[in-house]
Amino acid sequence: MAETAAILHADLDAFYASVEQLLDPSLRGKPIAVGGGVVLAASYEAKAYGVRGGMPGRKARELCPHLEFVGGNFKRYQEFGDKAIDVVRDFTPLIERISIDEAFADVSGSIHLFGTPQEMAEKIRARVRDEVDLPISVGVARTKHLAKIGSQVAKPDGLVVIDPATELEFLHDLPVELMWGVGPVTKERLAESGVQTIGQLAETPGRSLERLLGRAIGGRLTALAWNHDPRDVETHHRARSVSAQSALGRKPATEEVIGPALRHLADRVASRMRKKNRAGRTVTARVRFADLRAITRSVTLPAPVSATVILAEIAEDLVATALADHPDESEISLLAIAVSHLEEDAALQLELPFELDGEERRPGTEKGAARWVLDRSVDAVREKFGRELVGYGSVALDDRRSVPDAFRELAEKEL
DNA sequence: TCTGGGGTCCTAGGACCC
DNA sequence: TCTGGGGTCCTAGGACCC
Repeated sequence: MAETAAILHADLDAFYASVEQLLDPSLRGKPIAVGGGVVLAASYEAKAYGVRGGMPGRKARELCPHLEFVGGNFKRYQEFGDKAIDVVRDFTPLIERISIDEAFADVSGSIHLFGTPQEMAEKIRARVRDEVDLPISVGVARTKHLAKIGSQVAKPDGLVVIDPATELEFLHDLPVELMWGVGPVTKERLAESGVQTIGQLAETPGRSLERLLGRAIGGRLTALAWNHDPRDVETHHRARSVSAQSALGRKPATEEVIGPALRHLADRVASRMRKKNRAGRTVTARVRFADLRAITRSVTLPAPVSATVILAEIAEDLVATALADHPDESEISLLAIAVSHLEEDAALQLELPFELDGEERRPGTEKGAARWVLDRSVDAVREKFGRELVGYGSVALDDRRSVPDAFRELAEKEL
């Protein structure tokens, strides 16, 4: 019998909300939302009212007047997510963790040990239910893309196994927005061409799809619509960028607002890089204005950086450039710093001086080296005594919009 | 009545090189 | 006799994902 790949996609249901209902039995069966200003997760009881993740809290309350906002057990989310994924790991080491609550597994090589993919999926669901006490949905198919669609269709708390013999029949009846890579904009563009199902997309000539959506996306969607998904389960890949952002509400675009916020963001990004001995050559700053339009300014340096103060200074220059290009904007609502072009060895940054905006900076000089050494010693003290003890001025990001660091860490990817 | 935070990938235009 | 062609890198913006 021919070897057919068996990919499994496991996805915890309404994850943060389910953990809250697990921790507090009085919340079970009730519409709840994790978050505040914005809904991070909604229980199925809340989803029945139309409440969705990413929705403003105010709107969620309008849709569901009895909605209860809870949350804050961020450490527990990480713990339960890990426990559930570890159950999957018992069936194969070939695991690709997508996020805190979701993973792909290639179980092709585990069949002789644990039975058919369907039996493995059933065991996984039962064990997560028994041992972690959380609902998890699983999709099983020949490719990652189809397995993921399977788990979406299976929700809540279900299992969908897609037989390779009938996979296109299954796929082609489904709406295009279930495909990976089709969001609101692409969905709308397709709808304008009369394409609503994956089957209709499959029958659309590749050429017109590429004209409509661009070369890469058009080509990829055609392939996925025929279930040609070349992607393997990747057990570990390195991050290509590191970033941090902070929503500010509505603040005047002044040095008193911008300076401290950028130093705080630079500290988050740079200390994460140093922890993993990485540094990056491209620094990007993002400014969002009061009306939510956002712009970015970036610079690529001749040598990588990971020193907090240097990163902060570069970001301040970039934000100044961005604001100078928009002199009519007097209020900002978000600042962000990203570093990309990541390289392996942070010590590299000591080697070269470089210029920015005609003004020379010298990370390679004694001053640059001193900053790097200072950062390293701050890192070491924090390692020992905790992050709060040594701060680059712990910034008053006291806004209700600002989110606890413990939550931020849930979203961080391995560098 | 304006929505958090951390990521990936793609596109288009321009600079620069051969 | 107004102009070829390919490649790489950088910048800015945008769509999308969890």
